[in-house]
Amino acid sequence: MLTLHNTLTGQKDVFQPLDPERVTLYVCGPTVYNYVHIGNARPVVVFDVLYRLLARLYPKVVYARNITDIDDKIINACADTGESMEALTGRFTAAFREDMAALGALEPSITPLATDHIGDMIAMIETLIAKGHAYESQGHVLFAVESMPDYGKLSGRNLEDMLAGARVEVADYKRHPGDFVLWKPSEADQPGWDSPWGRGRPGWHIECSAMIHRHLGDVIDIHGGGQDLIFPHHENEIAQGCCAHGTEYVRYWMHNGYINIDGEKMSKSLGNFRLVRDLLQHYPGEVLRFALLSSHYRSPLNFSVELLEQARSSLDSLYYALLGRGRIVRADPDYRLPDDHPVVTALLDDLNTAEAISALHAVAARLNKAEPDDKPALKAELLAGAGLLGLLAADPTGWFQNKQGGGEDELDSATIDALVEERNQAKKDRDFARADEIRDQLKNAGVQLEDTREGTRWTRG
RNA sequence: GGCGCGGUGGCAGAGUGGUUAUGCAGCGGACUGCAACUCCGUGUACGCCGGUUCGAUUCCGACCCGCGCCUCCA
Repeated sequence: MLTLHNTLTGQKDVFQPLDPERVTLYVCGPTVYNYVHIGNARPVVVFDVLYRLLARLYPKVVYARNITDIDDKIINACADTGESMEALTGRFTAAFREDMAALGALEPSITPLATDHIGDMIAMIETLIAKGHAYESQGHVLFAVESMPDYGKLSGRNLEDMLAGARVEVADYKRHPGDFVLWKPSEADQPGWDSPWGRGRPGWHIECSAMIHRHLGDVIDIHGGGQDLIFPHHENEIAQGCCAHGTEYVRYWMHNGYINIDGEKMSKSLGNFRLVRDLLQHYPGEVLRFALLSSHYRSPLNFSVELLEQARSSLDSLYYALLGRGRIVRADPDYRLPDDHPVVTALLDDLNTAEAISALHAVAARLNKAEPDDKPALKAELLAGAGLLGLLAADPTGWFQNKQGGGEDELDSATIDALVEERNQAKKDRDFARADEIRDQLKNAGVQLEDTREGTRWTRG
């Protein structure tokens, strides 16, 4: 039984898909005007775990994650670089794909682009106007929040409260200060599309609703994203989706917590962000992924060097278990992770990844001290459990030998092998002084040696 | 002002009305030529004050502290 925390109800609800034969999941993707930071990566990794779990539970899961490739921030970025919008968004879309692949995230079933769905958005806006939920004003089309009685139900606020805390100027073309833009006019030098309301471009929220309608249906099971999207983005999506199609739009809303730097929220506007691309220069993607999964997805996560080093150490110990000591152990190919396995039950409880990782360590400990005959099944168990989390996919030997961030002066593998060979000869000759000298030399270069029954093994880092 | 979240051992981070979280780091031991890895053992904990209870870190209330959202933001 899968339970998920639903922002709409404020509690953990039992997940029951509308159609068990086709579960639908939509996650808000990036606006591609820059490289993504680690905060953008958190929902990608978290919902990747959810996707893997759902795929285990249901025969078909349709997972869509959009690319926002039309937005005023993009227009501004183009003005800065002099690139065309297509060139700029294409460049950062490709970078996003690379970065997320490095984090071990599976490709979603569908990756829709906003600019491919302008027609769908226009159609949806026309529907909203026809139903009296939207109106045209000075070239803009706005959603009339007062036309929706329960507007504010996701973020738990009402229109009066929002007016009390209003801190922005109210545009004079709005009937109500809370009305939001569905379509806005473009200047001649701005990108735009022809519409019944003149040449213009879509507002921020309409793309997700239109793409959900196009690809997933009038009602979807799960919609995810960062907590900062609850209001206004998701609140407004609900307004559009519910009012246009007369449905509940989304049945389970899930929101991940922020990533903090020094206890403060990381965001593009504060300028304290860490780009995934930069972090990958110093840490394997799996270390970043592990760090992101080391705490519960709804908790804030303080991002630091210490966190990453601990993630690396924990991951090392799991890979050591896979590596084994002495004889190579082959994972049992017939093993299947049981439904009541601790890793599975932890994830079924609102994606408790921290507990799932703890369960992984328990399996690793059993594997380490198992009799040889029991090792293949335990190794398969560890790999299968980790697979649900998208971890331990690398070859253990390669994991240790390719690690980044080792010694100052990197040695190539052939040199290391030659030194290891020389040391083994010295050991045979009982020349331990020379043997230790070589070991220290390698250690200073970031290479750790390990003598096993099968010979000497070396690892970087 | 409105709404919401959190304070757990050196660090990270789960969880529970009474019994080991887990990992990293530390300490002792086994293994090893010495190490590393692994194994065995071990210490340190639940913000503050009340209440409920045989018993609360876990439930309830107040308080202190930190954080987030209130139309840029994952």
